[in-house]
Amino acid sequence: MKGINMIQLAKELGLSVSTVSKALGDSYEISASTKKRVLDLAKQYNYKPNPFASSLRKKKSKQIAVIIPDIVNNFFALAVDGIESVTMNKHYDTFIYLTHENLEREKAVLEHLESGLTSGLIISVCTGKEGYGHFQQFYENTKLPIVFFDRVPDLLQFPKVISNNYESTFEATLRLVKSGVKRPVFLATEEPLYTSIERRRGFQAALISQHIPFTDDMIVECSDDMDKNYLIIRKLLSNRKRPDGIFASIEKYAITTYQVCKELKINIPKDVKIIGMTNLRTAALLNPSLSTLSQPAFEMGREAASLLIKMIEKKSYAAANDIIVLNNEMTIRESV
Amino acid sequence: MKGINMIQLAKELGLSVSTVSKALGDSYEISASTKKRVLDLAKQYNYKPNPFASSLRKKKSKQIAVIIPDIVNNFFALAVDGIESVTMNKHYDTFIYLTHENLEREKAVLEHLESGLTSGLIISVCTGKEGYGHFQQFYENTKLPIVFFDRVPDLLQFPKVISNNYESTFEATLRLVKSGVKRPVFLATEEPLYTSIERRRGFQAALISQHIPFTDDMIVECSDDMDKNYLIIRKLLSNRKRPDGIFASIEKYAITTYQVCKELKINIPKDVKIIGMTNLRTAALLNPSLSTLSQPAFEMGREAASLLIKMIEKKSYAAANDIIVLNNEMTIRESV
DNA sequence: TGGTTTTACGAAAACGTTGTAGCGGTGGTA
DNA sequence: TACCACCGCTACAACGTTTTCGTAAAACCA
Repeated sequence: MKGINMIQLAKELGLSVSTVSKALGDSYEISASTKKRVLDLAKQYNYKPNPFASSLRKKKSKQIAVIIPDIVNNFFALAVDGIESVTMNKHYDTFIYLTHENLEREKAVLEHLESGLTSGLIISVCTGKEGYGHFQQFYENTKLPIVFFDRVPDLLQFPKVISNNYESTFEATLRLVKSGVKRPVFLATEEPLYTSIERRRGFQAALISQHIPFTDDMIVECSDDMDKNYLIIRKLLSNRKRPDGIFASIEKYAITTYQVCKELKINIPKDVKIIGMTNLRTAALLNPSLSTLSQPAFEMGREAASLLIKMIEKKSYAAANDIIVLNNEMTIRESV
Repeated sequence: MKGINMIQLAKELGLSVSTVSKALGDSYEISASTKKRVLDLAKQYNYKPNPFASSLRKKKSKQIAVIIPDIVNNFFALAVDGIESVTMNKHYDTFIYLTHENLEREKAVLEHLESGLTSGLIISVCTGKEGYGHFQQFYENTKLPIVFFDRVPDLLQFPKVISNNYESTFEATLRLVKSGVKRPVFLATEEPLYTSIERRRGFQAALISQHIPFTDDMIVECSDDMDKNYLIIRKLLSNRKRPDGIFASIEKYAITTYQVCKELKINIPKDVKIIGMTNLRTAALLNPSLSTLSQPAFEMGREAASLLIKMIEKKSYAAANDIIVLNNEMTIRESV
């Protein structure tokens, strides 16, 4: 009995297919007694509606896509967790696509999804200089709702879920300076994502507020490539005039910095103080324990998914300009 | 021009819908010139076949489901990464479902997937005493291919991808003993998963091989609940006769052990030596650096996905008894 | 009683594909 | 010349739903 369908149900009940369909959909047109008969038999046969037929006919599905750069990263893992907690509840199915910071891959995924496979998208963009035309293009072609989170495109008018990068980086930098740092350095991503631009701004503003003259060499651009990255940071810390304070704007930079310090026998926090932007659960167990600015990743995922589903279900919902801002949390540990 | 379809394409080309369908499917029945005309127009209009119609008609989809207990865990994150690397290549779409060690949720997901939404499943089971009847049930109802990985059900005849838990735990335990451990303890999961049973076996066998008498209190059952877990480990290490060697059979137990040692000022590795089963990238940066037994998570995901797709595409492929075993990797650091 | 409304259901047409069966026309073979 | 194979294409019937429209019968109202 591999998959019974409505037609067979209808036949056995002596009803028409439309009646069965309506009964299962709990339509007002159907009497309570008939509904019960239908539901009972459906349950008895373990009837499951065919999602393809349903989606085809209704021209929409209960499926969404999540497009992120990486999953082996606590931040994104937590965000996916948050997203899934919502979609599960609302009985949506969640596709996952990983771009690995590859713009071509990101474009390919979007292109693929123009088929209408999903009813909405949750995206954290990958780094890249080429702008965000493909998102605009996708939207024009499909008119499907999109919610961006964390790494959001700065220009496009789409709903977004972000965290208070500017303010929290400001505070973190302040904290570094107040604990004695004279030559702070901001480890930045190669490609200027909006997210990191905000963090840079916060960094600079904090310096200015403390009357520390900002110079260009206080921003060090790192690389997505772990090896290159290592060299960059190693060079930075080998320098005679090396920084005495580091703000690592993403997780892996903090980790690499720790590695390099360990190798060069640079003492944290005596020689250099560090605050890292990360959701690492092991931050407290590092040697020394790492001070962190952590993002509310789970909540960001949750908010993004809630918003998306709202947009999907209420066509009227004009959320194009919605920006939800959540707060990062600073935890000062031994590294400062 | 929101989604052109075959009918419109056919009309514009002066061809029948079937011809267009076959041309797009690169059927031998269609002449090269016609194919070209069709492909060109399809590209020009950015035609995307409707996946629902296609799946409905063909009675199969290019969609698979991944069901795992957790994503905020380096092992599973890496595994998903591996899976996605394959599905992306083969142009499959990947659904993700998180059970959070909740058996009811696991059952609900399976029940949901009986609709035939996906063409196959990749599963790592959640802990639970109730056995694995629901998987058997699912299979009987749908006959869909399933591949289990890492946490596999011990009895069921399904293809599996695992790592050499017995052998590698044997070696790790041996290493502990050889470095002077007299009273080793194995931190075990609450529910006896096959995976952890194998690890226990390896642990015991290693002790026996070294003529260390095995006693029941050498296995300490931890909890999935972080708080309870903390108490259990704290109690263990507060004991006058506390162990001088610990094998943490899963990631979070190792982390909690570190926390507790830090609090109780127990010196690692002098007072207690530790090896943890984990894929933590920060293991080397912990204080002291953690010796690990790490699983080839990415590769396991990759193997599982490859196997599943093979099963989906070649109906003949009788892989029911396939078991792929990959090797764990031991890295000894300061904690031993 | 005649008329209108409401209730509960059914017939049939979508939704966009794919696969089977069939059909003219051409070329080759006996 | 008759027969057959084959090429390149078309018609049409699925696949399993949902939704619109229609309609008997029952209920209501004056």
